[in-house]
Amino acid sequence: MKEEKRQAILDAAIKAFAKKGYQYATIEEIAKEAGVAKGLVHVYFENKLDLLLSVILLFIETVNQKNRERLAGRTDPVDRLRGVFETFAELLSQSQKNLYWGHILREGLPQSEIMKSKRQRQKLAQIYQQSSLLQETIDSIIRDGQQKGRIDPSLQPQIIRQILGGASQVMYYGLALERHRKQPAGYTEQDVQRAISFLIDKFTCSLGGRRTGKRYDPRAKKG
Amino acid sequence: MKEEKRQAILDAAIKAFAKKGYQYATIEEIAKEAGVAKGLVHVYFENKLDLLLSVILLFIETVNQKNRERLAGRTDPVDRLRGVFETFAELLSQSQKNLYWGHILREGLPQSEIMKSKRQRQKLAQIYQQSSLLQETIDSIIRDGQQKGRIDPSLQPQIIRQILGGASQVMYYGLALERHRKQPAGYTEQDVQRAISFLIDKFTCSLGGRRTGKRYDPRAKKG
Amino acid sequence: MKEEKRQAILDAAIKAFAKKGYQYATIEEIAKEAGVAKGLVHVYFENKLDLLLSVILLFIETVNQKNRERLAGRTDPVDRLRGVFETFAELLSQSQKNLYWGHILREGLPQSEIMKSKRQRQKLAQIYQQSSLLQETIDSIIRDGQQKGRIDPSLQPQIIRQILGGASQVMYYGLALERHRKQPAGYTEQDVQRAISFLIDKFTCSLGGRRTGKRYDPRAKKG
Amino acid sequence: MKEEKRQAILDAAIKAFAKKGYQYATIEEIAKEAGVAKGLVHVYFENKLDLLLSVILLFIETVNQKNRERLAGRTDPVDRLRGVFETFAELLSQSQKNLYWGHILREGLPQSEIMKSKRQRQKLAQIYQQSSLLQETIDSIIRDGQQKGRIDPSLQPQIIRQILGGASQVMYYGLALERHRKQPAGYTEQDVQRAISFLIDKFTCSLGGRRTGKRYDPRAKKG
DNA sequence: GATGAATGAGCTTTCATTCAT
DNA sequence: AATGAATGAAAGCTCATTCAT
Repeated sequence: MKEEKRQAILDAAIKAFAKKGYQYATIEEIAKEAGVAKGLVHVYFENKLDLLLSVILLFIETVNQKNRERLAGRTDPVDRLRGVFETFAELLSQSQKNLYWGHILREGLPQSEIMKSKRQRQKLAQIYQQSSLLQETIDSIIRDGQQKGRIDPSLQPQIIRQILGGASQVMYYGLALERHRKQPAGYTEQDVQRAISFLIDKFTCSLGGRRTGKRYDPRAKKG
Repeated sequence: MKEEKRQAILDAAIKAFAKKGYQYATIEEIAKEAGVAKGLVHVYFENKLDLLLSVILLFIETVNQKNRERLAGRTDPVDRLRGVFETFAELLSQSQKNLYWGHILREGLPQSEIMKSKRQRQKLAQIYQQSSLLQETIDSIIRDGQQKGRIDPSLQPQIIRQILGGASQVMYYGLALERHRKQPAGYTEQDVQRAISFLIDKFTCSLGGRRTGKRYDPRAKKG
Repeated sequence: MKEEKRQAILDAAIKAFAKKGYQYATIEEIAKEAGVAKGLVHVYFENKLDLLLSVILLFIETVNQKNRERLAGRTDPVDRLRGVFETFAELLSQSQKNLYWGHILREGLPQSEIMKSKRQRQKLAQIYQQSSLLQETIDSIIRDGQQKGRIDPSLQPQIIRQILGGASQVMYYGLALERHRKQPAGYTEQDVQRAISFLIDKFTCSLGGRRTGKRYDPRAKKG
Repeated sequence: MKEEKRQAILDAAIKAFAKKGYQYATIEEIAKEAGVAKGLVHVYFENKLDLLLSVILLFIETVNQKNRERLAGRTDPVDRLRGVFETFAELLSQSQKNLYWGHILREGLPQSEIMKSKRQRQKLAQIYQQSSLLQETIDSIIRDGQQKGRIDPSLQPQIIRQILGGASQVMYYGLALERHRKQPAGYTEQDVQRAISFLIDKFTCSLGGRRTGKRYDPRAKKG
């Protein structure tokens, strides 16, 4: 019972934050959407910001968890890279609700100075930790792929990660806008998955040969 | 004098919206940053939302204007496509200030139901019009390139636009975070430009041959 | 508890609007007078204007209700006409608070263009409806009295209504000023009641004879 | 030239105060209506309140001046009493503008605590002085008439003044509403003048006999 | 655990007033 | 004398948060 209410509030918060943006979403409407009294929100969550942090943390933890499961048996770097984006696709396609997440993540976190309590700063640290984990998961796959000659070595791993991540994010965001604000995207979920697959192909080297093009130099001085 | 103050307010708003997000920025701090009194903000801008819309509109109009100039003499579709992203690069590199724009655009517009006045809805309509113009500029270049066999026909123009746009957006956003919130991006502006160039290459067909791969069918039913 | 606070706010608003005028009264002082926090005013009333409309509506509804009760058993038009002004006298004499009402009604409604919300326009419509009801109650009594030869037919009903209403309003207003701003009126509540009674006498025809003086012609063209 | 601008501002203020109420009328719209710059209003008038006081003072002074002229040759109290209300009728009928005055006077003065400067308190004192003069003019006519057996002695002079004044005020206010807010009054200016005349008749005693009815006792204790 | 009435800090916005020109 | 850009106090209003029940 207790856990159900907490989950209902969290779900309602995801929806509200996505639809109106964090600041314009009100505790009152979240409570109403969740079917509980206003005061109960503050029983389960320290404050409104805690609710936002919880929503974001839940998403990244879920992604990391699903990635662990999915990548478990895979060894080929390209195969593993596909796996990561399959996780995104699966999560975001699973339900209307999950598509909201893209919206919320896009808005980003408020400045960390706002965090007043210790518990809050801890939760923020967890988010950064899980984010780094996700980034490092992807970057290490790419790095490994480049070393093994499976992935194009001419771009830095973090750049490739941003390209793949940014492209998916924007495409899924377009789909979310289509559903929540009736702005036609001009493409479907299948188109998005095909596009990601296409992009990964472009970064992939045929199994046989080793690319010889100019390679980015990881030891070069960073700007 | 008059125009200077208006510009100072606009600049301060760009900075504040980027740093804190639209919702968290207050009129008071925008005024302070601009070095004017709180009330003057409302002399030049109807209200806070008007300020946001003005910032966004100014950016897209600037982009479209610069595109018109840059694309004037170019005929090759790939050349023209590069031109569009050179415009982004030029704008966002020009000054610290411009990088803020990426931040603001990323946050997106608040729900249009908030728009109360007629003037506000008109400004929003202008934004949509300029956005459509930008989208159509890019899409038509890609469409043209696909017809002329210069650009890979296996993805829809709007998908290619989202990939290129999303990737740039996210990469520039990373740079902005690095400067404004001290979160290391791990790459430089030159890396971003190189990456975009690399991506466009991937969508380009060599001048000689015509690709024969499976083509997306523009007549197929859209989801 | 809930209803008590609402009533306390309403009472405080009546007092504040009467003492300072609607425009000068502030939500803060109304809240302080009611012994509640500023925010609670907005829990029970949409906004300041809603508070004014609620005060006015309550008064007219009370008048109409009391009239219904008082006029129930009366048939003679003059008797009924006296009844209406007895209602005013009773209400305004009942308590210090009620005398405020005269003050507020005198100030009148602000321009209706100010009404933003639907709820507000509905409340305004209710006020007009109840006002019309009160006017029509009086006018029909006078019209009936004129037909039955009990009331002087040489003035239009609406003119007689304005004379009796205007005279009472101004006299009671004088009393209110005496109490709230220490401006001596020079007469008492009893004087007012005697004066109204005197006036009604002047409009009354003796039961025996029928007046033969010139009559206003209801069919004549109105300016 | 100087005096013309001052008058234009005053006229614009009368219109604005009447249409929107003192607080909701803005200096900006008054200036625009007068065809001058915002700053000039404060050259001719100390502040907004000074503008209101000036408008009110001008009206009462005008009334008193016109009364002096009109009553100069009249000796019969009833004739003199009619004269006073002819002055009102003349003034308010003269122009659309003058009808606004009724609106403004009805709203009344703000609490005197608001008056900050000495000049302001002086102007307020002038208003009270002119008001008293007007009241005393009327009261003394009635008192004289009662002593001479020309006016019904059963009501106090101040009560009769309130009745006549209140009735006119409300009737003219009804006409103003008809013109400015399109609320039908149901009567014309001629009806109002006829009604006042009718009322004065009712308070008049035939020249021949002396009324013998109960008389109010001016020595009785006031409430 | 659950409620929702009550609080009050903090925001946007208005506009009388000032003052450099 | 006349302007209108600039100021900032003061108001209405919102809503996260608290707490008695």
